Amino acid sequence: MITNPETQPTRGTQLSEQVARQLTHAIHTGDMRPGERLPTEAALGERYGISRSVVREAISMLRNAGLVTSRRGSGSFVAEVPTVALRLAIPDPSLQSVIRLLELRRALEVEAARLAAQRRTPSQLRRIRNAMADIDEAVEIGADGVDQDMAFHRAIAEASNNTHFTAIIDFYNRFLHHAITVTRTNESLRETFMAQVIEEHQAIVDAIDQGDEDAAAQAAARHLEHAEWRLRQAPTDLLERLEDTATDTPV
Amino acid sequence: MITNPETQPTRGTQLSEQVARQLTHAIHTGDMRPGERLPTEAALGERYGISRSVVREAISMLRNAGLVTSRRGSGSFVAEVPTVALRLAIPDPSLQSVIRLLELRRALEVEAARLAAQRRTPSQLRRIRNAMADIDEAVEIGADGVDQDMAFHRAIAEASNNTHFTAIIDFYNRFLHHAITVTRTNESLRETFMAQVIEEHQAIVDAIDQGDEDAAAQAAARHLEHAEWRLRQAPTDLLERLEDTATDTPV
DNA sequence: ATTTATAATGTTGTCTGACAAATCCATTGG
DNA sequence: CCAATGGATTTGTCAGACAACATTATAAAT
Repeated sequence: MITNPETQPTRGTQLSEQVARQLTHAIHTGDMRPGERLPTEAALGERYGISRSVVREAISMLRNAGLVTSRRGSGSFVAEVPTVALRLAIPDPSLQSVIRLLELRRALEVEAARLAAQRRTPSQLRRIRNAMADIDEAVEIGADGVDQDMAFHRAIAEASNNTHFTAIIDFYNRFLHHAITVTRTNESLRETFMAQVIEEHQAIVDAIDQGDEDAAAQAAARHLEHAEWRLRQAPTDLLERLEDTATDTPV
Repeated sequence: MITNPETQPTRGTQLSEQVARQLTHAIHTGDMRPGERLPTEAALGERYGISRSVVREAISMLRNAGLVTSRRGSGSFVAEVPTVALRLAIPDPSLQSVIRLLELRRALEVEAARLAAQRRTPSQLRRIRNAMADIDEAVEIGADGVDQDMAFHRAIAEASNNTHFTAIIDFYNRFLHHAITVTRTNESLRETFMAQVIEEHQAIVDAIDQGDEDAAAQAAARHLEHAEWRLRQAPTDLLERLEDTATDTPV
């Protein structure tokens, strides 16, 4: 029932999608500021010449994308920290997929280590050191130390002082947890592996400590190259078990 | 109007959200398999004892989460490749934020160039070359060539044959568009800048062509370092215009 | 009998109108 | 000045209808 050609949404297949795009654009460009209230559903319907159903569907998309929040009786508001949803395929747990994730991890963590060497604050450096000590502690009492390992790498990402790195690394860590566990629970190779890992970690931390960005990046790159090698060394039966425990990861 | 206590959705504030959770669970547990058709909206409304509006809103959530796709006249289907949504904060358009994005870009594109040098297929290499030619063409007719530039970098990411890279690069490209445009529309520096850019691009492509992964990574790193430098060289009035559109909301 | 056109049916997208539930606001009363 | 209360506003849900498109069954033609 498009009655207002002036503000008619741009062509597209789905009406609600067109409206959602327009509103999204208004938020992205700062035309509507965080915390600000959106026009009422009725008003938006009037403006675009569409029914309230379509407006609701459009707002539902924005809500789902984390751009707005709605409060019954009050209205819909631009989120205080607007987010966009980056839709990514769920990695299947095959060895191939895990290696693709390691490639991404290498890209991010090498650069994160470089930035950390440049910018880490004293307290961030302290936290990195503590995380490294936690790994040793966990290994000594017989645990696999995977959680501590991930916390260590996260501490480095935090020291990069660039939230993009931490956000993406957090996201992918969920899918890597199991893979790392596999390489650690390999009894025969465990001791030599752990010794390698600890030494590689130490090299990264030293470089960050000294503010040597190239050395930090190089140490991180070496660590992740070796991580891939260690994963490939894991016996085939363990890798198959990797396939069995498919993602029970929630959205 | 919950009439069927047997299948009553679990407790929660929003009816549609409860239904969405149930359906999501059914998909995750493999109760509904990829490609399978969901029950019709009317049937779902019947099953849960809710109106079609609520069912539609619930399905809208799943659609937005990438779990299902809907075809008018046909039905809604479980997506072939289920996705998860990574929600990231929207970068504000300040110079500082743009530089943070460039840092992320550097991390990804350096590694993407390395992988592309290892794995690019002949057709992928051809596409990269075409994209590079498109930039020249656009510049010659007086356009800024920003879109073509981004397409060029995307072609390289594709040649890495790792979908994680393309997905993330696509995501942040949206926010870099304006910043790149600023550095390009600077009349006084434009010619020298474009000459630099073209030369840097050529170096990347040559390395990828020859399969020299280290050279490709190095060329990409240099390109992005220079990109940051060029951005900083942009006259202050242009940069301020970049800052002006920023949210000055205190958070 | 096979293929092609046509009709019937089913499904999602959109419109309209109504009411419930929660919130907001202004007036009133102390 | 403050609190309570009532009305107005706004989102959430319900209900029914039609439009647009897809699928399937039926009929027609060669």
